Amino acid sequence: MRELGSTQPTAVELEILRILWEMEPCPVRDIHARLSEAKGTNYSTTVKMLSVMLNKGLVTRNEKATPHLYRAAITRHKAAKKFLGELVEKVYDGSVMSLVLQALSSGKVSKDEIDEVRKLLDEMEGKQ
Amino acid sequence: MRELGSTQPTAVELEILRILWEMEPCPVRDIHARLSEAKGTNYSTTVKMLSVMLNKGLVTRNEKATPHLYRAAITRHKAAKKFLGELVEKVYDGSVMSLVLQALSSGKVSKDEIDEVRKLLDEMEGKQ
DNA sequence: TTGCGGTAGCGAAGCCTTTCGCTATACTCG
DNA sequence: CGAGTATAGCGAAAGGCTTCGCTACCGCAA
Repeated sequence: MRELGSTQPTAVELEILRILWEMEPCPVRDIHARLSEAKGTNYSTTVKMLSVMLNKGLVTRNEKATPHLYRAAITRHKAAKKFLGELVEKVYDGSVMSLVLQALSSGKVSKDEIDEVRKLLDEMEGKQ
Repeated sequence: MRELGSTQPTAVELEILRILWEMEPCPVRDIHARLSEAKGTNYSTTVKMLSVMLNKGLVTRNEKATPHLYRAAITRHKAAKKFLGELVEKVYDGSVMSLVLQALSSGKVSKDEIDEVRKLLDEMEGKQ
């Protein structure tokens, strides 16, 4: 088994992680039910993907007690942070602000959400 | 040649696009100089990648006049927007705000930049 | 116990990305 | 021109991700 985090989850792997974040711990059966809904792939494929992900350290399970129940090895929060960092690095040349400005200007954002961001900005300024 | 944008650029493709965004139009030679600096790959590899990308519609060139000069087929801005949209969709479940909040709270951001975001927020509110 | 439906796993095939060896073309300088 | 160097291109190999067929296992009912 490789080091956790040595590789980024691929597209399908991310889909599986998202399912786990929502329903873990979770038997293959349930993961497959959700996955095949969107992709129509075979049950064997889901099993294999989980075995690959287990090998990569992307998911875990209790080998002794419940080897059929899978969990995500990283939290949604951590994964998000990692993806975000990579995006900033690779596309925005390390500028978090460029990303934030583009995200804000391109998205539909409610007044409440705008206020929430203001509050966060105030807090950040206070700490400086 | 496939439709532009039918596929996301892969890792190496993105590296090449970044080089082009900085120096286009650009002969293979120069692209390779930059690419091999970071990766140490063969000249043939760079040529092939460009031919693949040309085929995918990720880069362009003037076939008649200057077939040796390559350009990116999408602007940095558009590519960024696409990546961002995908990240929001896949990892933040479509919530732009979740992403913005996480980006702000995880990055080093200067006071000027904070003010810049405030200004943008004000503008957005004005339009609603 | 035996047969059966539901579950898990392995190895190999298929596809896409990335790499490079070999060939072809163009360019320069004696 | 003609040899040698720089540049471009193609096809095939290598490697990784995704898919599935076939096999193995487990628990339950006849």
